[in-house]
Amino acid sequence: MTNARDIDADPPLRRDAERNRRLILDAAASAFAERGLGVTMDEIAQHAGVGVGTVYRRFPNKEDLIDALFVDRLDEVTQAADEGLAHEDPWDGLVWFLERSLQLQAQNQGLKELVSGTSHGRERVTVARERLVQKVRELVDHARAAGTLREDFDAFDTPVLQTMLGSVLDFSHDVSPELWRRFFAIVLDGLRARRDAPTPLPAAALDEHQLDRAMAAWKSPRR
Amino acid sequence: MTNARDIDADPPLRRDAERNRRLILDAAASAFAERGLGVTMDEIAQHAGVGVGTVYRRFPNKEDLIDALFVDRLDEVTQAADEGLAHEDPWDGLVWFLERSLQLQAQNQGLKELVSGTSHGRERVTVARERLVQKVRELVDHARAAGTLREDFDAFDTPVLQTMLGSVLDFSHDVSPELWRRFFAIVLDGLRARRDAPTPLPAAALDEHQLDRAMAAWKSPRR
DNA sequence: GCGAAACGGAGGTAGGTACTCAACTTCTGT
DNA sequence: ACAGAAGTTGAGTACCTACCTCCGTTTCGC
Repeated sequence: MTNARDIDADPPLRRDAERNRRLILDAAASAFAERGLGVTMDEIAQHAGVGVGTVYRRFPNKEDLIDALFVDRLDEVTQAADEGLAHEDPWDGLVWFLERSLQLQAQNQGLKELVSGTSHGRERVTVARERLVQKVRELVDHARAAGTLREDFDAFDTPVLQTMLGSVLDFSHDVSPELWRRFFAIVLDGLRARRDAPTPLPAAALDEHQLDRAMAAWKSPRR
Repeated sequence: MTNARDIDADPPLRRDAERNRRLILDAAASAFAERGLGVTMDEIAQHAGVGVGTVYRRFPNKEDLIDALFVDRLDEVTQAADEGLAHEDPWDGLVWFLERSLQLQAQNQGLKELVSGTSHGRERVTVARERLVQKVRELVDHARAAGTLREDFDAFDTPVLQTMLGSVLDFSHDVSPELWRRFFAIVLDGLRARRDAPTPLPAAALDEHQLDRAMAAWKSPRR
């Protein structure tokens, strides 16, 4: 007799199909990471070395593919929040989280787009995002209660902060991938309740050539 | 005898044409200001109450229209830099400029897109932008030399700073148009060489509802 | 009242992308 | 060995968006 689980479970994939599924997942992961959620399904198929039709056989649409790929990535960010929450000093915990989160987003353009509100992704991604937001609020509230974070900073300011630093990621990614650390350090100095002298900046400023390149590549959003 | 100027000068427009030219300029100015350079020529024509053909009769293409409209706006920003340069205290001058520049960009979405590097606009706009960049460098160098601006801040960091704060403008414009002032204040605290306690934040944080709306509307750039 | 200038706006053109489908290929259990 | 189910393919479809053109019609100025 077959039980409920056997009925629900899809039959195993044929060997070639399983291999292609992996190729697609790998290609999609690296394409989304490098160039964001805007990559076309055709590009993903080409990278995977299969036809577009094959991609659509496995993943009915693009959102489903994103969903399958990014739940784990978002969980990594949530885990960073948990690690931050576990720190003894709440300020250190907040900084730990912000830095790790930004670093993950710097490594993964698609994750960045997902974290900062773009409506991409399906239910599982949305749920993961909400869990994250909750934890980040705790993190901020603790740091403020401890008195290291300036008092007038609000938990609802954090997504704006992330968007703001995320734009530095976009701006300079191709030209100086670590530049965000400079501005993160500046912002942190601005977030501390008290401070005597600035914390040294961790990355080099852009030079003229890099700046030109970044500005030329920068496209503003909106409709 | 007709001199060189008469030969170069276009014959005056017919009365109706002149009237429409103004209608188009006005409609384009407010559309670009409110919704950015992405507005379509058809929208502009409709706002002006004329046909698209009429717009194209006066302005051969969209770039020319942008050019005609934005040279003056960019000069306003440059003027703010000059005013900043005229301040007695170089730090106050820098803050004056940044605040005024951001404020102008907050009022004019199109200006914001033009200032932060998008390749829109033709030669006259490009020239105006370069003049501006030069002045901003002076401003930064003075403030650093005076010792109020942190030493490790570089003149080439300024466009990144503007992009960063510009993203706050994009993020919250529809929901809380003054929010940028909060983050501007935070960043300024991070830019000061020394400081005891945080400067009070000038705008309210977003509430949950506003944040949801902003996140939903936020689209990331890239291809 | 005539000719030149200006107008309007439907449609041409170009570019881009998610997704489909019918003909073909590969796998697997017997 | 082979049947037929499962899988593959990629040109094609459907759809969108936005700049710009064209030409029949209207308005202006002399």
